[in-house]
Amino acid sequence: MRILVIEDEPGIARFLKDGLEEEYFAVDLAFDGKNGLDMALLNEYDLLIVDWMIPGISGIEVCRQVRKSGIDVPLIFLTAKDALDDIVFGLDAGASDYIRKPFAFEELLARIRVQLRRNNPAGDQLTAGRLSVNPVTHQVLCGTGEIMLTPKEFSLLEYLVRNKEKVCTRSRIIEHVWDIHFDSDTSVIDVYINFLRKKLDQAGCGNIIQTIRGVGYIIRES
Amino acid sequence: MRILVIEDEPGIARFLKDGLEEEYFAVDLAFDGKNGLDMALLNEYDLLIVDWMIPGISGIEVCRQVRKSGIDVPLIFLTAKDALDDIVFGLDAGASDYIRKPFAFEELLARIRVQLRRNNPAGDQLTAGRLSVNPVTHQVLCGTGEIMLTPKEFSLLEYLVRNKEKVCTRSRIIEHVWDIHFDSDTSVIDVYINFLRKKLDQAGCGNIIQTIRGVGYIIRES
DNA sequence: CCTGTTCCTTAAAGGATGCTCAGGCAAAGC
DNA sequence: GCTTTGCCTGAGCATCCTTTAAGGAACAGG
Repeated sequence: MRILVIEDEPGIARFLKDGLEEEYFAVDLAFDGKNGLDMALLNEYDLLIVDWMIPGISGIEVCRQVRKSGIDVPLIFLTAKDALDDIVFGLDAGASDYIRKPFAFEELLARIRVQLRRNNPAGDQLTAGRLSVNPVTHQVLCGTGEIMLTPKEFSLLEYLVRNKEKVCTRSRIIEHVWDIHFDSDTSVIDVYINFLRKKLDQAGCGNIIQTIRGVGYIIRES
Repeated sequence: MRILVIEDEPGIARFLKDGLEEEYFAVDLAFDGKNGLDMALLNEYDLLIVDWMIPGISGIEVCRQVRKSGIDVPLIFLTAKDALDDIVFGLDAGASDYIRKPFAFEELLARIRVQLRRNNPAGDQLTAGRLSVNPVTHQVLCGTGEIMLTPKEFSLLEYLVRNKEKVCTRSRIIEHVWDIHFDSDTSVIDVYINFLRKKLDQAGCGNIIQTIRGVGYIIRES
């Protein structure tokens, strides 16, 4: 899962990046509105976190531009305490949620999870067939048996399960899981798909990941 | 276990901090409502102790704001003798318990323990497999054999056992056990995990603490 | 049937992370 | 003051994770 944080205070930016990466998110930082907007339009994020008070283009303007471009990504904005007007304007401008500074990191995480499961009514627990993936505890179950995965393996599986029934192209996978934005001729994806298939097979969840030749991969329920 | 004390009288604040630290809690102090609220929202505490009469934002307001932010931390408030109204309003505002000044330190401790075991129906005794940890007497048993731990070792084990079956990230451990809030590249955690594992091994409780590479540690029942 | 492309599989190098040990420092107890 | 005890740091080492590279298999088009 890939998140863009637009925040000018280096301390908070760092804090967010470190904390989120510990939760296995791929995090990009932008330090002003112009850069942030460019990045949000150019790349495909799963979530935006935008500070309302940033130099250059304001947070609210970033939000409007993003929506105007038809991008329906969840957007959480950070606002100063008691800035009631901000909140109203913000939600009006198309933000999905807001959080007041200072905030508890746990609360932010909770709100992020709410947004990310917008298209996934089952709650935090992601499932696909017998497979069950928990992004909070980073546990993966096949039926009742636990499957041990490394961080990268987990990120990849999580992304595929979150987008189950949809084709995940190679370039999207490399962007969302590896946070690589330029074209590269690496074969990491193949290798990790192979790792995953092996471990899933061994646990009795074989043949869940299907190859779409020339495009990418897909996980289907059945 | 990490506690925030919001108390403006330096004498009482000092008294609380020293006494609680003697009991192996990690204690932060705030001397007015505004600071206290910020700290409570920004960090993740296991318990709040709030004086009702503090400069700036009142204790009751702190309580309300904390609850409004969706933080479900136990909150004990300190009130003057016979302030019956305070008590009613306080519990209404979301406080978990109260204690009248002046109070016996032992009583406060007892109430703290009640709150901390809220999510732990078995009472004070924390367990994980053959392991049993008593936060009151600071005794650790493996089966029937006692394990001698230093204060830091104990705090770490207590935190892990309290959160058994959950992944404890490095940053949460360093916050709750060491009370360090900024990122640091120390390896204290590794060292103390090592100490614990050695002692637990020797007592016959080996392999209880599992490493989650890149994230932290976890204690599991089995 | 041949050929080029795409994907799978494996092995091995390099890097990152965690473990272990020795030692210094500070506080507490004698 | 001296010893003991507990706390923390830093470096070397071991282990695991990640990535690259290369050969072979499967596939699609001519």
